[in-house]
Amino acid sequence: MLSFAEENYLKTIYHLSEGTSNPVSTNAIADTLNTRAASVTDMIKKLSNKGVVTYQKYRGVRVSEEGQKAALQVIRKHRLWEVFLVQKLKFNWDEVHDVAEQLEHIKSPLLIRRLDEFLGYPKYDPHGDPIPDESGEFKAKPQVALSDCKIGHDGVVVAVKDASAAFLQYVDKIGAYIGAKIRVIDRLEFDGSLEILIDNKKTVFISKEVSENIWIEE
Amino acid sequence: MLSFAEENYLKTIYHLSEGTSNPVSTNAIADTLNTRAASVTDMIKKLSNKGVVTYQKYRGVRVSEEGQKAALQVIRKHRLWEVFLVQKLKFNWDEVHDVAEQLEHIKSPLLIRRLDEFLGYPKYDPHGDPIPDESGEFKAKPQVALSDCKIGHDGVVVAVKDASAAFLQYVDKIGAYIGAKIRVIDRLEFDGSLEILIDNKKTVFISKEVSENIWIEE
DNA sequence: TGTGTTTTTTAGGCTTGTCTAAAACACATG
DNA sequence: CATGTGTTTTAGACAAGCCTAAAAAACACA
Ligand SMILES: [Mn+2]
Ligand SMILES: [Mn+2]
Ligand SMILES: [Mn+2]
Ligand SMILES: [Mn+2]
Repeated sequence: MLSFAEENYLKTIYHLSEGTSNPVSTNAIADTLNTRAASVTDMIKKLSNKGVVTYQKYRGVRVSEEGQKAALQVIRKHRLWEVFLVQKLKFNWDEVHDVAEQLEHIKSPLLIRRLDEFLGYPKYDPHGDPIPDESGEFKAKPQVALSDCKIGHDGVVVAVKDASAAFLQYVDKIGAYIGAKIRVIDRLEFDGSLEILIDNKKTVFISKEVSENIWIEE
Repeated sequence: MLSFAEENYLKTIYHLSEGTSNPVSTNAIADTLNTRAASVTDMIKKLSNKGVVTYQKYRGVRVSEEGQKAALQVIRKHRLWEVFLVQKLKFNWDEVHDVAEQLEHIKSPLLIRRLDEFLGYPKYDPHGDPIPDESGEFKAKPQVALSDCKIGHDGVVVAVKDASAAFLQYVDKIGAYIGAKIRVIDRLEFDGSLEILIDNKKTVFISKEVSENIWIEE
């Protein structure tokens, strides 16, 4: 059984591993969790002893098969609770993440199975991220970041990749909700910022950073 | 802000104070929480420093005004989650307590307000216990334990006072649900056990201990 | 009121999860 | 390939929450 802290570290390592085959660095974990490198090293040793990560001194850390399973169950819980909060309790999508960070650690297999059923077995959370099933399977929608789109390319928003309230409120404000249609009008080579057309209605300028966090269908 | 452990101690002290004006003893707390007296003394000092209990060495502990407020909010959360689990997620009443013990520590005023709304502002939890409102107000149904009823007395079950799965399953089995009509047929002076008639249908013999935990309207 | 028993507190220790400071290591660069 | 810089680990410390064993206080009752 993993503690809250262990689950948080494992989930972070899993997320930092996504999309690369490289091991995750101590500093990257410390930055994400707002802890110090020394604390991370301590925790990595514990996780390694429990068999959920593999680790070579100075060489970074990887999630093991078993660790991946555990991480995906925490992610499953996080995202199911987010769906619950938005769909049943009328939370805005920028209000759910911090509460889900707490709820994801509740230990009760029955609870999460019944919650899933109650919600109608949702496949995606309010931010477009896929929800793993009980055995850890999930399928992300094919997607590409606006920052990687050519000028003229268009598509429908399927996911946003930053969970901060500030970012989500901004996305709300410009109207780039999930389901909104976006066309890339122009890119400023100077700073990578974009001019985009939203729902064929209004034109907005967004920074490179914002464009890296809004993803449209591929 | 109280930690999980602090909330659990405070809630326990509050419950042990109910119905008496005496201070709560160190041993009583240790027994309830399955910890040792020494651990209780340590924690009482912390709670006392935070102002949620008043404490005199060797004289026991009392919940302060502020502590009572905090305890009632934890109890409110516990009972609202129990209602959610039974009404929305189809848990049996004997399955909810342990999960609610975890959920009661989630910190989010918005969550609990919305949950209350979602559930239709319930006044009682699945075991008949009253749910405090946001300001800590609640009203228990006038009630009396079967063990305190005279022979011939009857009434409707309004609460059960033991949260253990074993007890609740037994209550299920004999059919003494909340709402069931009970008549006290006879009492065996030897061991205080009772013969009761349930819903005018069947007669059951229950131990004194059971009769102390089933309460009917007064 | 003295004495034995029970309750409570103190003393000291352990684990988890965190920190700072210092040492060890890896790696880019010249 | 030596060296300097940044990264990672180690060493040592601390708070929270628990424990056991021993001391102190309260209580019961002869
Ligand atoms: Mn989230
Ligand atoms: Mn999400
Ligand atoms: Mn309960
Ligand atoms: Mn209850």
